[in-house]
Amino acid sequence: MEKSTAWDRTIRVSRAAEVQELVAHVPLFGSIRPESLERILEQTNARLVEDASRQFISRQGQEVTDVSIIMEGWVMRYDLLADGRRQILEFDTSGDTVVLFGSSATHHQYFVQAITPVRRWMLDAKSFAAAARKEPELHRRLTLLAFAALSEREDVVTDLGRRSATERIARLILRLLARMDRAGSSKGHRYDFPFKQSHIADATGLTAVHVNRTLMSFRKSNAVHIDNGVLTVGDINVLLLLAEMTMAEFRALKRKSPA
Amino acid sequence: MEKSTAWDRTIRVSRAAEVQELVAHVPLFGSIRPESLERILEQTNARLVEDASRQFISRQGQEVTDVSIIMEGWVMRYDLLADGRRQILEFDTSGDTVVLFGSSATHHQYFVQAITPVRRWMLDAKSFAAAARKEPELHRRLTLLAFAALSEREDVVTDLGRRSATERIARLILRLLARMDRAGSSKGHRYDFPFKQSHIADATGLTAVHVNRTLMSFRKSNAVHIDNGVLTVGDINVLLLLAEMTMAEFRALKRKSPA
DNA sequence: CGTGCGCTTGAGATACTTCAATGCTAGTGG
DNA sequence: CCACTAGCATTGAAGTATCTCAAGCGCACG
Repeated sequence: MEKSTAWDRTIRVSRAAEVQELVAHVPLFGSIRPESLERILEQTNARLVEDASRQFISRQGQEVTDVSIIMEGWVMRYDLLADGRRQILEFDTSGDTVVLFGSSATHHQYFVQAITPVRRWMLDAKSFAAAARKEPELHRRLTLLAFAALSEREDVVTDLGRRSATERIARLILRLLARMDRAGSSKGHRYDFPFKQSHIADATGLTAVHVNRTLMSFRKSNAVHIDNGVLTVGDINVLLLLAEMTMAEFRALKRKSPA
Repeated sequence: MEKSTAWDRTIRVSRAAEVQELVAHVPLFGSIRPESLERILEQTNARLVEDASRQFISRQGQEVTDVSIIMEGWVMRYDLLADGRRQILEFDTSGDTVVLFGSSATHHQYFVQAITPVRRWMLDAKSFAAAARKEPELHRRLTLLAFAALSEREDVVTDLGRRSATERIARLILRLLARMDRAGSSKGHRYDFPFKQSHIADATGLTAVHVNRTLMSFRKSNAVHIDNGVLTVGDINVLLLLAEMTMAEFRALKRKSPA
């Protein structure tokens, strides 16, 4: 990892390589010609930044000044109520575009905070919006991403509205597994899992205590084991059963990317 | 209301008036030049249809063949689980575009069903997508709509994940009130409310019985009265209190349209 | 060598559900 | 025009999934 003093030089030297990485791993840029992307990065004053774990990337009420594209690490976006109740709306990692820009909102409605150390691109929001207006392919991608996010969020609405704690947690784990499989970040049925039980609780609308009990039962039934920040699916069929999900639905989940 | 045999003539005769109505009341078309809209209606083989109450507009698993724009009446979109649990994802009415097209999905993932008799435009999905690709202004509108829907759906996630039954129901009522105010369909704090308690239950993730008890308490505290398909807000401040919402937030809700 | 954070477990509380019965109203068939 | 039915709102009583409070434990970190 470069020191921040070295960034300027780094960016100039290896921009071609970085553009390639962006095209390959970032759905938002997946079908854009490298030349166009390079121009977009210029225009939006794109810069690589790093955040420590727990660092805030944006806060509720702040003005929207930039768009972030995660290259490494995990981030969460959440809503915080006056009395401290917290609802995590999504977890994002490599390739994901946070603070999905495009709504007419000029101010952040949610908190975005690093869960692990994070490396990300920051693009200027205003010029990004302008670029999306000029570049149809980018605009098309943005729309696709918005619809994909909408679809995933509706799945979550059903989970929280109509499913039991066991189903909710099992489905969250399977959604993340599908996400990691898709990105090639899982080995077998094992993937990095930097989340605390309180994260799972706040994403599923449960209590950390209840998440703990549920996870203990998952362990006993050999569905899922979480140790040392690594999640291992013991028996996927058991997990699918707990989630009330068929194998076909799980496979559809994997395909359901903004690809 | 015309008989179906008379439609063809009607459409040809009064297309100009209809285009004007669409531009005025449908956010999706709000900033499109009338000529363009007329062309889009031609290309997508736009036709006005009516559905009786309870009629299905689309079913889970069916192929997506068209896009609907509601002109009158109410529609609900919902997810139905294998064991009969139902989660209503949204209610739509005049001006709303259902089956928000644009995702890559070729098949419906949800049920859409009329709650009241409905009058709507049906546009061919494939040619609509093509039109959106050619017409930047339409595309831009579609994106805006997607982000607005995403934002509303995230509000619901927080409601279902972290709020009590009282708050959930109060907030649903306030969201609908804001929606009606925005469209000018409410007189004072009174609006048409064609929903059964079971609809509220399935939208808020509760039981019809519990919705009933909560609504009875709303009535006793003079927050809300529902009679004969009409909802009246008795004291909006009480309702806001029950919803844990400030007046400022409520006003923001009204502005939060894809305008 | 404390101190704090996260995990685990127990015991009791509660918000919401489930089951069940009653009444009201509108529609339907005779 | 009346009896019959079906859907919806309402209410009571009992059950339960999940929460709250509380305590102990292990590990990482300063």
